[in-house]
Amino acid sequence: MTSAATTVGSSVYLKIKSDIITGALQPGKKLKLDTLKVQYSVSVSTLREILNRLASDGFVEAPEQRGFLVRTMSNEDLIELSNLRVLLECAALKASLAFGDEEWEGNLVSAHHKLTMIGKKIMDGEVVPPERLLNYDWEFHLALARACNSRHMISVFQNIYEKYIGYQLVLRNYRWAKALEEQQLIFEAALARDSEAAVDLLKSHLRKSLSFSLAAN
Amino acid sequence: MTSAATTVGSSVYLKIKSDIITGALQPGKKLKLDTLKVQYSVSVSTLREILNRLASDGFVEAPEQRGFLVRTMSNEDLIELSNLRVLLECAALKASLAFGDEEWEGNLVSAHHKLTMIGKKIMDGEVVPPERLLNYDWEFHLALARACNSRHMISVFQNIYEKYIGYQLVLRNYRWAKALEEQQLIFEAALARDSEAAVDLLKSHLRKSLSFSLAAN
DNA sequence: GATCAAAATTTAATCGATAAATTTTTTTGA
DNA sequence: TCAAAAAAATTTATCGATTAAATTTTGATC
Repeated sequence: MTSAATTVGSSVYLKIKSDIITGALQPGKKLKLDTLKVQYSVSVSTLREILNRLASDGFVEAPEQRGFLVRTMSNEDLIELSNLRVLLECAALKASLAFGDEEWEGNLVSAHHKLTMIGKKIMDGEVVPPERLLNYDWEFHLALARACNSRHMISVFQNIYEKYIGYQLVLRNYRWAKALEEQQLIFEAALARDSEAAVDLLKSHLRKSLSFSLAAN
Repeated sequence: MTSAATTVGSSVYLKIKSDIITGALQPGKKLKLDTLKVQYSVSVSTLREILNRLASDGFVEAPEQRGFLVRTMSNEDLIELSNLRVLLECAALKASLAFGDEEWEGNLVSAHHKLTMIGKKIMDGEVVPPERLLNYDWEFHLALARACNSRHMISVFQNIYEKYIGYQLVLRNYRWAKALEEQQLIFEAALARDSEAAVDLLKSHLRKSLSFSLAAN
């Protein structure tokens, strides 16, 4: 989900964005320039560039003349984001199944393997940071969508996914065991190129994930 | 499409964004800070905040360590954006037809009326700036989608729409007469709450619009 | 005349300072 | 005691300057 960055600006951008997604910076929290400046060792100007980017991304709210704050998320937001995920991911998956080549399948198998591995580790009682699990979750869902042949689609999808997942990380309550079972089924249907089944399974997976989050609240 | 702004930053943001969409700032053009600073009467810092926002919005490219340039658009991009419009707008329209109340219908009738009016003016040979026509086009499409009950959906849709329409403005070649006829049919089906017909007509409208733009290139 | 390296120039990234606005506190008058 | 107004303090928005990186030009060498 993250990548190397060469400038101060983009590395701190990734850090703050990650801190928002993981909940280290809590929803609604005022992002005072003087405080953050010290916290992230960066000047106000650079900080403001970063916060403006995050505002455009939808991770930060920026009411005119009164600075920045971490965006809050209602249940309504979560439902909307989930619906968008269903719409985008199902369309992308369908396209992937139609266009995907060996390269795509290879990447999907790899992503699925890593997800399964970390699932086993958790099952065995090993302590794994939730960010790691969710990162593999992201890689798996991206792998499914990847061959849709649309950069714009992937880009919108990633933004929606990140917002959605942030909410879950804040809740600190993810139904990983059930989720992994469902993802296993999606994986199998995808490899079998059974488009209808794969899409239905994905849809159901996303809907259950939403219900769980809403109930856990 | 635009709204009042109180700070220097957000008014210049709207101006530059509009200049990109209308093609006043041409695709691929290098956005040199010293030049723009003078052109828009604003300091480098504020300018950089603006360009960072536009980069996140996808209107500007920002390769690390080498400034900013107006994003270029290939036919491939146009196809992708059109496909996303179909996906998002059709889903939103369907939801609107299910949920929309009198308020929604009133707004839709108003938007349709304005679109028809300006169409007649053009038909009568009156000279109308293309931005005006396209602004009414936007209001009409927004009016269709508006009652989908999803701010996130509308926000994504608007971003995609703006990118798509920018391409058309650069082409300076819009098939307004045919488009208006199609929009009339969509409008009628929407008011009749004929979901299937309305969605089909919208889809066909968007596909024809794409074909035209690709052919005109 | 072409190629590479070094110097000069241009351009971008980062910084700290000032001006403008907002928020908080204090004061004043009913 | 409370509310409104004024003053102080905090915070944001904007600016110009400095530093660092990339690009272009120059000049030496083959």
